[in-house]
Amino acid sequence: MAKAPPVDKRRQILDAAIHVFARQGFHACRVSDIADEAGVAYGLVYHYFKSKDEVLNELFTERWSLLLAAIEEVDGQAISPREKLDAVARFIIDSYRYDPDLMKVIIVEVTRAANSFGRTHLPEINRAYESIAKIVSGAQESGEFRSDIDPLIASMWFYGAIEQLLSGWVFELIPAGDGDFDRAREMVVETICGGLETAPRRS
Amino acid sequence: MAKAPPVDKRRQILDAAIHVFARQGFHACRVSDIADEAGVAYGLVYHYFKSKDEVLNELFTERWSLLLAAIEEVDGQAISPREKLDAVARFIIDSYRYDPDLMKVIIVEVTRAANSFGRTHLPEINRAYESIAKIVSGAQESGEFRSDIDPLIASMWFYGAIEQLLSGWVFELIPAGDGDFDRAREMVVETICGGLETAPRRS
Amino acid sequence: MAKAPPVDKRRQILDAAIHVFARQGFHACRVSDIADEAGVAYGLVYHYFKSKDEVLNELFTERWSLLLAAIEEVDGQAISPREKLDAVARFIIDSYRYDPDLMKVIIVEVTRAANSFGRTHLPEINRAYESIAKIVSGAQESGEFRSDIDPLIASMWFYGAIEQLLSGWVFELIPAGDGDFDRAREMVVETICGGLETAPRRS
Amino acid sequence: MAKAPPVDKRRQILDAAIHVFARQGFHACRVSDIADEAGVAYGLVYHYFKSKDEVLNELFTERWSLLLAAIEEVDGQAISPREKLDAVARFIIDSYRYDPDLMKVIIVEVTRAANSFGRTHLPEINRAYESIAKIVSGAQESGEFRSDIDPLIASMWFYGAIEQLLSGWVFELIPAGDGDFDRAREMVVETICGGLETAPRRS
DNA sequence: CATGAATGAGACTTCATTCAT
DNA sequence: TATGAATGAAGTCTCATTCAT
Repeated sequence: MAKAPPVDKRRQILDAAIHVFARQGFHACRVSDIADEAGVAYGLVYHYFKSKDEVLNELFTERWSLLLAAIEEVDGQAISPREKLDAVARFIIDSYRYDPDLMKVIIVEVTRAANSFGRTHLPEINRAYESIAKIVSGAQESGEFRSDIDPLIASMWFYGAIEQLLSGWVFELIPAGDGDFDRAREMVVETICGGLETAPRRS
Repeated sequence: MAKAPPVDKRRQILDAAIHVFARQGFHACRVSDIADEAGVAYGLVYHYFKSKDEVLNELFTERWSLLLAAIEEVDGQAISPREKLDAVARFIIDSYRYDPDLMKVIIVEVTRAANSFGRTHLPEINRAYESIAKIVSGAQESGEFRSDIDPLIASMWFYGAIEQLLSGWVFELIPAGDGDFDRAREMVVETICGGLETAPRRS
Repeated sequence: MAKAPPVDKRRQILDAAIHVFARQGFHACRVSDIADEAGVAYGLVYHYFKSKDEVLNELFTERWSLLLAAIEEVDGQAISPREKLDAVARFIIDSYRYDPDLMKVIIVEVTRAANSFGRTHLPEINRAYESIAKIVSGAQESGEFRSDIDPLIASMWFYGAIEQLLSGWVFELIPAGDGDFDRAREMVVETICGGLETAPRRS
Repeated sequence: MAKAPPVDKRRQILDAAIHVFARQGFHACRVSDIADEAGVAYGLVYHYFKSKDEVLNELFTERWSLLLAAIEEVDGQAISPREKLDAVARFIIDSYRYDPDLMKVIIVEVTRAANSFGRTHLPEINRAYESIAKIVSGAQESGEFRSDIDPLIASMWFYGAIEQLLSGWVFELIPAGDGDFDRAREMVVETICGGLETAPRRS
């Protein structure tokens, strides 16, 4: 007899949580909503996670560490600062395209939830700012970016601009058609780098 | 005997709410915390406001309408787009300098709380984006800003960059000394406008 | 119009708790059982008490402090050791006659619940032992009681014997008719003092 | 290869339960705590026992039947009542010396837990009282003990006094050094018998 | 206006027990 | 035998809101 298909209930719960958190918000949803969505018993959530909070923490950490790794990997490549920032923007935007609900949860419930999870994960969030700032300061040292702008603040604008884009898509304030993602990325990179680069780009 | 000085209890409650919301967050605080801070019985909160939500709504609306008015007033002035945006940034940043707790509450609990109050006040928030976008599209029509960038998106970046600054100050990620506010404002205007303006500014 | 009769809801809840704890036991009853018995809303229990535990603590402390005061008062009187112990026994047994449920709760749920509330209230429980021990050691110094028995241990036996009586009544292992209480008291005092006194009392 | 030494998992679980119950209390511990202490999966507890309750029942019955047998065996011997009671006290106290945790569990969780297991095992507990009472009434019939004290009540005091001693040791209210056990036994027998015997003991 | 006692729905969490492997 | 994933009933506690005074 064939073995029963292996189902990772833990994964099932995490995936269900993504959708429930995205739909109802972390505070407004009940643990039973997650269990129902996952098709498992109430208590199983607590078998795998210590609390409702931990489910969200796990979701955030899982994804955010990928982002951190991606930024650092990009910074290691031998490409121009503008290309680096473009790659970072692409990674974030692609994350959203690939799993909009997850990114919505991360942004809405963690990154922008400054009084709750945002505070908890401030160090990790900060690390992303700093990694991007490292790209900027590298570019300043090489003379490609102007030096009179604080790299950390520039980094926060850059990330903030992308987050703003994602928020716009999430709440359907701006169009999210097929070409819109690439166009938006080009725009944000163009505008921010345009403001940061030393030499005029347009004749 | 002289009458006791008239105290506006309603105002007292609103002011207390600002500090309590800023300190503990809207969800984490209780109505009685607000009343305690205001030095009144918590039943009185319900005399002046229909619900806890309404207290925050009032706080937001009160302040946000000032912002909307300010942006529109600025746009009516006969100054350059860059000066307009600078004035808008100045107004927001000054609001923070004048009452950091109130701005913290508005940003953290409303503007960025996309699943709760942010959704409720989306129209008003959106109106600010649109008013700023109007400045941008005006500049595009007059040829001062490049036309290949969507005004609404540019507006969201601009506002988002300022919000990011405020967040940075709120969470002490970036310095908030005396000169920092002005310098930051100049930087954000310089950078964003630098990316938006048509002609190279630096020889 | 006549004023509504003043009802002390806090007292009502405590009294209800006595009966519910006595009937079902502390662990086996729910807070809602107490509220139902008291005829008040669920939440009112938490208006007056921080937790279910605190209800029992209050019940215990309230009564136990009376016991402590009584023992100390008795020790101050100018009567024989035997009369002192008799008075202590009488106080405890009368407490049971006056409110058997309360004494049942105190004994079953606190005094003998060594792994939970007993441990919490160990200091107070101990203080009763020590106060009784003081009577014993006083009698030893005056030569009325033999000196080769540790006063604290003697005190624990004395109290233990009475507690055993109460347990017997609570669980209907021994008869609890009208004269039984006095007879039992006489017996316990007679037996314990008989074992403690120096001179043979019977010719 | 030699076979692994046969381990009686059932025994292992029982022994683990003794320590866990003693340390945390029956209610405060989880089945998994027992399993962890025993080094087995907690499903196995349910292989050997119908429920958590049954583990404690087993522990109690196992030991209590030894006590019952011992009392009855003692009563059959041709020795004085005082010697009989001394032997009973010795058996109980030795049980404590041999396995303090087990006796702690039996006393705290069963014998004194009047609203839970105490009620369940009331018949067996009672039987011990009655067996001791038989020693007392025998002594009354032979004229060695005074007849004006109810044998059952005397028995309860006797047992209660010893239980009180054990409680004192368990909670470190009284010293538990090497000689303390024997001295305490002598004291309790001396005192109780002193109170029960007909003839004055000291000239 | 002002108070705070009173209400009660609803959330999270625990954990004994079952059961498929 | 042995495992531990899976179940779900049940309980405590919170707190926004109402209301009598």
